[in-house]
Amino acid sequence: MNKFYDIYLDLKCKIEKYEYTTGSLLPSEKLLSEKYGVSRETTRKALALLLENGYIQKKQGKGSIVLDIQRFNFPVSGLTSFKELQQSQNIENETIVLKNKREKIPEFLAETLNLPTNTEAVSLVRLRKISGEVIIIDKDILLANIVDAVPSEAAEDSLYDYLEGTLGLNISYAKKVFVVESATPEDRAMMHLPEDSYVVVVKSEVYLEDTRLFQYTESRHRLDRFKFVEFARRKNSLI
Amino acid sequence: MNKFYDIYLDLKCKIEKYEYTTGSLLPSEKLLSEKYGVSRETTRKALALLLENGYIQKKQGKGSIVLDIQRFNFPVSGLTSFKELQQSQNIENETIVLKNKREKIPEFLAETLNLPTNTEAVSLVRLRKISGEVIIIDKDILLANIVDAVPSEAAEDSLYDYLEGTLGLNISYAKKVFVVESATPEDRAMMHLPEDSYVVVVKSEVYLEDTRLFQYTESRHRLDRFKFVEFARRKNSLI
DNA sequence: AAGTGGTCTAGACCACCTG
DNA sequence: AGGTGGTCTAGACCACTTC
Repeated sequence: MNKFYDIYLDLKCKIEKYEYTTGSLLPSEKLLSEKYGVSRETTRKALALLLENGYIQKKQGKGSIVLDIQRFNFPVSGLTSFKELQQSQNIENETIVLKNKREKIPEFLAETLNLPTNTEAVSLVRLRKISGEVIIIDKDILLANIVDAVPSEAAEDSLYDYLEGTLGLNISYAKKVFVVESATPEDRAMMHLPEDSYVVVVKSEVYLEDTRLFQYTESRHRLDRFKFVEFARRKNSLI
Repeated sequence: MNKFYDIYLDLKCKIEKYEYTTGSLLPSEKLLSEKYGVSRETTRKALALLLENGYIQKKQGKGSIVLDIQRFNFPVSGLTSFKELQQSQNIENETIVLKNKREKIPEFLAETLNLPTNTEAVSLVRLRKISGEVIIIDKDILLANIVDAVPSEAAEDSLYDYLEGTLGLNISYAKKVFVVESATPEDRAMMHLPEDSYVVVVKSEVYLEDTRLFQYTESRHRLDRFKFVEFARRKNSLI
């Protein structure tokens, strides 16, 4: 659809296939523009995407250096779902839906998100298994004014495919907080944890394109299986 | 220096001061361009920064919606240092340098980073105190071919100020991995942890603008004081 | 239909790096 | 000096939203 995006995909693909070798320079912006038959600004938009996603490093006066993909190949950043995450790693996994019902939002949520206490929502609890073991408990609360109900197949398969594909929601951004908390009796039972154990909890508030909050999620992870990888660029300290 | 950056700062400032109220629309790109006396593309670069940092949400055909800053005010993402982090939160803190000496890099590092086993580096160990309690142990390994030595004042104050300011290094990007590990005897002693306890470990490989690896860091955090906040945008699923 | 943001262009000038 | 990326422009056309 977009020229710059197609160029991005083409270059990304070639870098992944090592057609452009690690440490070498991409062709100059001028050359790329001629090759793809676009203006330089369009080429630059494609390069900006490569930069942002850790494929290249640009240097003024020199060029665009190709980075080692191996080293940054699984950024779990962004708003990646469990489904996408597992697919990208080819691991056998299973989801068990423990709860899927409509009810009022819990009080702590009404407070932290400044919502009326009688707000209705779809409340989901799902166990995430990898190789037969429960590693994550996902607790989702989807505001009912946006999501009326979730078919159980969607909850088992991919919630986001349903929300974005079937319902046509434009999920746009989120605030995530990572903390470590004491395991609840439920955590201990479901993940077979001993007394006095802890879980990593990733709490997310998820917003739509029109800035409406529509989902609150707690992803409760077994400590020993938790891993979060991020590619980060140094922000200008003035920002 | 850059027009688009100045415009970004101006708009950011006004949003933070609620001169543009939450939920309202910014002036159109056309209007902003006229107001600042720049082309529309320049205005759009400023807006792209606001978007990326969670200040606005754009909608085609509609405009740029101002988001609630309160809700996203402390993104600890990017490559933020302990110093910057504490300053931004006005917390009394102290750094104790336990070790600052030149030596060969440890073997596990030589393996994972594919470096010769006799690579020389400056090895730092620092305790980070907040309100008198040790909350973080920072272990830094700075490759000696880039950083010859670190003055102890720099280690106590801000390592990054020294590296970027005094040495003029251009720190550019990093790969970070968050995991939870069993506390070592050293962790337990320094942070007064019981037997069988855990710490959150943030492992970073930090690279310069010319793509040279120059630093490996392990930031070992007390579980109960660890918190990581992130503003994340949904990546196009095609990426 | 009018206004908004999204994409793209062709060209300009500047800052930086390398011979 | 010549090539590279960084910034900026003035204008064009398109897609989407709202009236």
